[in-house]
Amino acid sequence: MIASGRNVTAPKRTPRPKREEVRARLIAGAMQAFADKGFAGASIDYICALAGFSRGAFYSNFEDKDALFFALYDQRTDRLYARLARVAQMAQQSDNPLRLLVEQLREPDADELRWDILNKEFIVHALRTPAARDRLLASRAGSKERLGRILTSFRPDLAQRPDLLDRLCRMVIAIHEGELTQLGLDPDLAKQESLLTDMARWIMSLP
Amino acid sequence: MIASGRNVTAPKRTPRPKREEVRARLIAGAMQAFADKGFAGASIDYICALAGFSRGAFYSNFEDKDALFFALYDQRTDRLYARLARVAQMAQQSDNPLRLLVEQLREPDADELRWDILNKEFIVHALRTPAARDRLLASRAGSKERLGRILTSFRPDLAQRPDLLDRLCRMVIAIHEGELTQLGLDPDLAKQESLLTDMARWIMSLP
DNA sequence: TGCACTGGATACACTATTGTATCGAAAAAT
DNA sequence: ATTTTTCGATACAATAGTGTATCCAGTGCA
Repeated sequence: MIASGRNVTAPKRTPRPKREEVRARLIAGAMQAFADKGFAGASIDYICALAGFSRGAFYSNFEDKDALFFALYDQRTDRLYARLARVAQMAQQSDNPLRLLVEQLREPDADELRWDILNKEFIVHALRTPAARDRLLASRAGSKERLGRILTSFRPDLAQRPDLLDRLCRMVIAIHEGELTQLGLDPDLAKQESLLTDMARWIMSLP
Repeated sequence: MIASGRNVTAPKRTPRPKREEVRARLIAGAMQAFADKGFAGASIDYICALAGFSRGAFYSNFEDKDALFFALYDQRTDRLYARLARVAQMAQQSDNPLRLLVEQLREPDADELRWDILNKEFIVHALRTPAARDRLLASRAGSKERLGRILTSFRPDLAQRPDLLDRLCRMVIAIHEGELTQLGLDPDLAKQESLLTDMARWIMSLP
């Protein structure tokens, strides 16, 4: 509500944010909002308030809350894929790739824990929404395949045992997600070594 | 809306349900409602409709939705405890207690999967609500302890290694919950052997 | 400089949800 | 048999949330 005078050299008073930035900030707001209150509990108003925009901006960028939900999920999934790819790259060169993998996957910082809440929110949403379920399933299948490649990269014999490999991947994913649950509920556990290190030892010692 | 005639021997037309039954049916309705729509997504009206009661009955039995939430959780937790106790009892007598444990824990029927959705809903709720978090944590600590007793019952040497035992329990719980997630998302996996059987083999082969 | 367009802000109508106050029928007590 | 208590049903008021229509400030192009 500041009166707008003319100002030749000063920067623009209200530089309208780029469309991409609006979307990005809305997605960031949604991440916090969903983590705080859950999908149904986070009103569009609340999301917009966190992002610093009005509902008009929201409806101009997204069809509805579901669309924002998926945009958020896709963004995080892409980041996770990128991270996995980086880890795989490094693991190829490391002399202890397994340890590296575990260390990379273990990032129990605030953002990671908040994302884990959101991930569970997605899973629950997908468990009751067929369309979301298919989408999540495909995404997770991709993750599992990438993980499988990483595992075979330092235990090449697993390539000849696809069933075993599949089960190992499922176990790693289960333990990872389960440990995040436990970490979220009891932050003290962060002091301990990751459960995945035991899992890693076990994988390497498999006959 | 049937005209009420006099009927000497017929049972009462409108026998008011006992308080306990009202509570039980409301809890059952809540279980389905929360599984269907999530905690925030399930309105009190919806829950009452599923239970066959009005909102008046609800407010006469519970403080608010949170109270119903906890009542439901306590009920299921008690059942789980009872089941674990039964399994422990049987395991003592069986010659292959580990296998038995796994088979008992694996009940991927519709009710179990629906409960798993709800369990995740609880976890997410607890991750953002300190009071709920404490309550859930205490409950899970109890479960873990019971599981630990079961494990030591057929690997007594674990009693001398409490740290290892604790980690094993955490892994079993993580794998169990993680596998339920995977089963919910991809029902085909139910055909496969439980991941816990591998885990069980590993535990028995520990040095 | 002017003009059309993009897109975020605001206002509005409509619905859903919540909690409470009140009512009345069944149970229980005397 | 009559009174009292209990408790589910209904009505109501207040609030919150949704989606759409409209408005208007910036932006880019001529």
